[in-house]
Amino acid sequence: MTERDTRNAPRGRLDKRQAIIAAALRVFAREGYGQASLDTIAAEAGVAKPTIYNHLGGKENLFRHVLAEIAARSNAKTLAALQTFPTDPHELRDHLNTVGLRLAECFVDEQSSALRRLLHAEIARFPDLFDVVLDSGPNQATEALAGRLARLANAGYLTIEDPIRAARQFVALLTDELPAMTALGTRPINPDDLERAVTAGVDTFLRAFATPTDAPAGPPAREAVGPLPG
Amino acid sequence: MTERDTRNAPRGRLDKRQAIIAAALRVFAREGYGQASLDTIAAEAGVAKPTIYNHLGGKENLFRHVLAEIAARSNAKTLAALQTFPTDPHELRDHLNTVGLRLAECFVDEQSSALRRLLHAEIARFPDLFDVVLDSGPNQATEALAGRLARLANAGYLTIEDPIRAARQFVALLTDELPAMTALGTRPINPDDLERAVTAGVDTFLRAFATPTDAPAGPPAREAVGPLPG
DNA sequence: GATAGATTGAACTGATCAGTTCAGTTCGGC
DNA sequence: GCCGAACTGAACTGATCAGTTCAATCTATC
Repeated sequence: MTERDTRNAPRGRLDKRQAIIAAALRVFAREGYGQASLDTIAAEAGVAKPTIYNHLGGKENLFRHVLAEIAARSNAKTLAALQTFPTDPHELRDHLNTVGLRLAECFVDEQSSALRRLLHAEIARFPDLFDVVLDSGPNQATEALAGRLARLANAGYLTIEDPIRAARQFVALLTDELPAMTALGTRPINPDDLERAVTAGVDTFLRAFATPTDAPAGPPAREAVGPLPG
Repeated sequence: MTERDTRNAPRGRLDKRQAIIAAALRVFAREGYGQASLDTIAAEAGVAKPTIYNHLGGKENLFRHVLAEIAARSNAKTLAALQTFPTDPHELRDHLNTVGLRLAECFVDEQSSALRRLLHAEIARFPDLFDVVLDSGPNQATEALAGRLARLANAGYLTIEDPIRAARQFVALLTDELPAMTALGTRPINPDDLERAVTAGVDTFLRAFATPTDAPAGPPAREAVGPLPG
């Protein structure tokens, strides 16, 4: 961490640990936990096998570190994408399409896809990892998204009783086509197709949750629990 | 445990193949492809290891047969569940809740969940299996569901431009909470929770796709809205 | 330039497992 | 009641791999 760059020396002792985790991430994602060999990981990290044991105990421990690492990274990306969520409901549909596209890009991201595959594959061997990843990722994102949706609902532009549920459904509608289109994240997706999938999701979301309004900023027509008293 | 007696009937040579596939399904689902051992499968099938090679070439071939088997079985269940889809729109919401519950039950079914986990786990090793399973399962179900939705749309009870998309979104809304609630299918789900998830999905689906009616609390008049397209 | 600690390569152990072989057993059909 | 095909059990091969050991080497720092 405090080392300086040693480009010329392949055996510099700088962040071996980072290199190991990065290589392990690639190899695990490519071959799965069971088939991934520590020799392969060591070779791909440009590191001797004992160094892996020095830095991270063994294969199992390495796997846990790798998953925690991807989960944290994916979560950060997703939360960053949510920063662009509209608070100004002007051109709400366009804004939702924009933020939806960013969320969908996070979803089809190579590392996110690898994380999902590894979780599915190894949940039988590592049952605890599921909750770890869930709490460090999707749950936080859903919370954040729910908060943004609730603001729009409070302002009368959406009609939402349960913001958490709406947030989950928003993501579900955005992403429901993506696994099939990307072969569970193993095939790149055409940007046009991604955008089409997103607008389809946003369209249905707005059908369900947009407050029917002919006048801008009109009060909710039905059973909204907005700030506006009936 | 699979045999009834070791002297009289254990070596019937008829359904060895079935026993092998059934055992392989359990073992693969439990341990994954890489960690599953042919010795374990043979033992659990009550069969000698060479018999596996006689009937089904090797581990890889066995795996393909197993996945095709689960996919076909899951698909049959799902299509059967769709048989209960309402054509009579009387009490549409209740009917959708009922059929939605059956679909969700198919989704959280132990074998369906195992199929999803195995697909995610092994798609890198068996890229072709994804399309096989997709075509033999979800795609057929989506087509069937889309047809049913289109009939309701034609009759004026739903407003749907793209029935395929609506069918996909229906399923997405029904199932979006289930992976988290069942830990990717490794934990049983409380039937009440399942029902709650389904009604939440149906609720949003109807918000998005139900044709707005003039009478707020009742279904459309029986004969008033015929098969006229909107 | 000397020292201490990190790193390396290479070899080794012990275990697991896919796939094969084969001599003997069992069963259905004739 | 016999024949041939399916099945069995057990042992074997060859390969892979996690984890360990150790002497030699590198690097930073003083």
